[in-house]
Amino acid sequence: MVMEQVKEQFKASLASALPGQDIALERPRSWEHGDLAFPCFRAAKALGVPPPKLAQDLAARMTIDGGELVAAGPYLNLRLQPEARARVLLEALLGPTPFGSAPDHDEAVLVEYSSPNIAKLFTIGHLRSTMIGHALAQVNRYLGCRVQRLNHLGDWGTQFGTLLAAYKRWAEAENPALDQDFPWAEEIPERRRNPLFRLFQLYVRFHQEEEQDPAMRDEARAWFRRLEEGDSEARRLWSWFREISLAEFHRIYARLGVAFDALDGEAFYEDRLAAAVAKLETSGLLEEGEGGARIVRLEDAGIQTPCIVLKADGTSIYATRDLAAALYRQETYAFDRCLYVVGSDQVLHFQQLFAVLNKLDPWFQGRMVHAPFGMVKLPEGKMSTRKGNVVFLEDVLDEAVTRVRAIIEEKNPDLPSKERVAEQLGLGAVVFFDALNDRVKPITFAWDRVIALDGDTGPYVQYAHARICSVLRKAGEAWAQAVRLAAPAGPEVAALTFHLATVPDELPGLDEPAAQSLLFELAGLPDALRNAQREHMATPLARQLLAIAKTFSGFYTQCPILKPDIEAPVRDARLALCAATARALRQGLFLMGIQAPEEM
RNA sequence: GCGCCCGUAGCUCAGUUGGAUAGAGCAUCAGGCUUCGAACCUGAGGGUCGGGCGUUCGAGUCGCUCCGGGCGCACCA
Repeated sequence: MVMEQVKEQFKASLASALPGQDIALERPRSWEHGDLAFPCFRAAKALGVPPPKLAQDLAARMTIDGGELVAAGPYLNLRLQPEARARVLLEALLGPTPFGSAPDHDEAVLVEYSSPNIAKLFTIGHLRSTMIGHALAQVNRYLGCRVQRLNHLGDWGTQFGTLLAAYKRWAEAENPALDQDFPWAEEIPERRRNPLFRLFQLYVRFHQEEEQDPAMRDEARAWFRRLEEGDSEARRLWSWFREISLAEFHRIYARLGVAFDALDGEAFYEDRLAAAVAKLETSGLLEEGEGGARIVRLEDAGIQTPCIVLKADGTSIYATRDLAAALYRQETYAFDRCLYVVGSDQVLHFQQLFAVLNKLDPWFQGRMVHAPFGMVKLPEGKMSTRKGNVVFLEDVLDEAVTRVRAIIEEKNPDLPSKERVAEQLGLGAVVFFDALNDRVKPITFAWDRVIALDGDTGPYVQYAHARICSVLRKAGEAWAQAVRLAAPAGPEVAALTFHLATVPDELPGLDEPAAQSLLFELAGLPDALRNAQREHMATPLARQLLAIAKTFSGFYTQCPILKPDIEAPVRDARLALCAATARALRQGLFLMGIQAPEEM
């Protein structure tokens, strides 16, 4: 990438001017300072001169092709000439190599995300793991990693005891096929009248009644035990409940454009549990805990609560399955990094899990990463599937789409394929909102914020993209083609393939501050991608896309492109900048799992 | 009680390995479409970055401490 070459040249030049000094460059806050900055504080201190003096000396002594070096107080800024800056960036953005991507470097990354529990409906909370994980998988791929997307389905565990017990109690006699509403069903919307919702109702009812009758808990436990011991009736029902759930999950994943390379849920590891436990036993890590459970003590790792590997009744627990899964993945994928995109309420669990693995095999040290995210709360308090006070994901998506539909009718009633665009914008709003803020911060759900359509939102970025497409269409087929895809895109690819576009030989008309600041924001995209990878969240990417879209809007209002008095070379240079911006926005949104329509 | 996370404008939040005058959006107020899409743009007001001490040439960012909030703390996931 050409911008990298400029950076390397600057770095090398500084290194020879300041032998032995650590050369750390940074990206200035504002484009007016320049493209790259060298803060002189540290080197100046080492050399015993005031930082501003050093900056001036360096500015006088060094030269960089196509740019000037300016001392601004304690900073030495590299500022490219406006035309050189435009050329460097436009060639990188319109060239064949995806902008800001990295060549394959053979690093194997596993991302475990979404991982819904069978027999539960997707709530707004599930969107977090699903879309953060999707974006992480996409960004890591874009940056050259070999990524495996893992969905650790919650298809095993005591909850199945609950489900089996509830089914036997209330459904088997009255509604064995779960094909009609239960007598106790309240008025529910048509599209929720499916078997999965009825399973969900059974689950909720069991937990409600269990509070009055604690003996029911033993009933559920007994059923899980039967399941784990291979009881044929328990197995048959389990498998059926799982199918019902998966059918619904796949429908939602298709809507969100999310896919996985493996759906090995907890049940998949069932026949590996014994081996995992045996391995712990041989390593001498297992001890007898209070009440007869088999545990691993972790005080020496700074964790006071031991990890329970087998419950007192001998059955497995989620830690057992996570241990078996980690060992399986070690063998199967030989990964460099394994990211768990799981809620922050499980930090202790992952600390324990990683600590046990490190004791078992130092190979795991540093490879296991929990990327926790803040839980979604309601204004009234915590969401609880068991208690039934939840916001369902599809209700949010549908409401967002409905709101978009109304705005389309108001502002652009002649738009072709309205329904498809409404879907893309509605989902864009919800998904972008989720990525906008720091992963670890809890979110208090508020309709107005989640499905907002103006301000710092997905549709704002999508609008900038659509406006550019509109200009390019008017500029002619060749330009319109420059932002269209030459190959189909889907959840299986990370880098979009655009039709060929060429940068004009001359680039006048990009000297205005509005154009230069847009170029500067575009130049920030590679850093944003690397930050997203390093911090395991899409937030830096979302923020940078917003900055690009915002700066583009300024450019658009201040720099006419197709007006009659605009000369051809100026027009073409500006069109090239438009095309470059549209590509950056479309690619960036795509990595986040958001589509960018050409019209809206 | 112990552990982890968080505290930045009225509200919701950004703030890159510690670096230039702490930035957005919403809300409020004042402007801008016979001209490339106004789902937009320009401007204004609004801050002792929870309090204090410390490390540093330099702290919203690192350390200690206090206050306030969230989550977790042995057989749920």
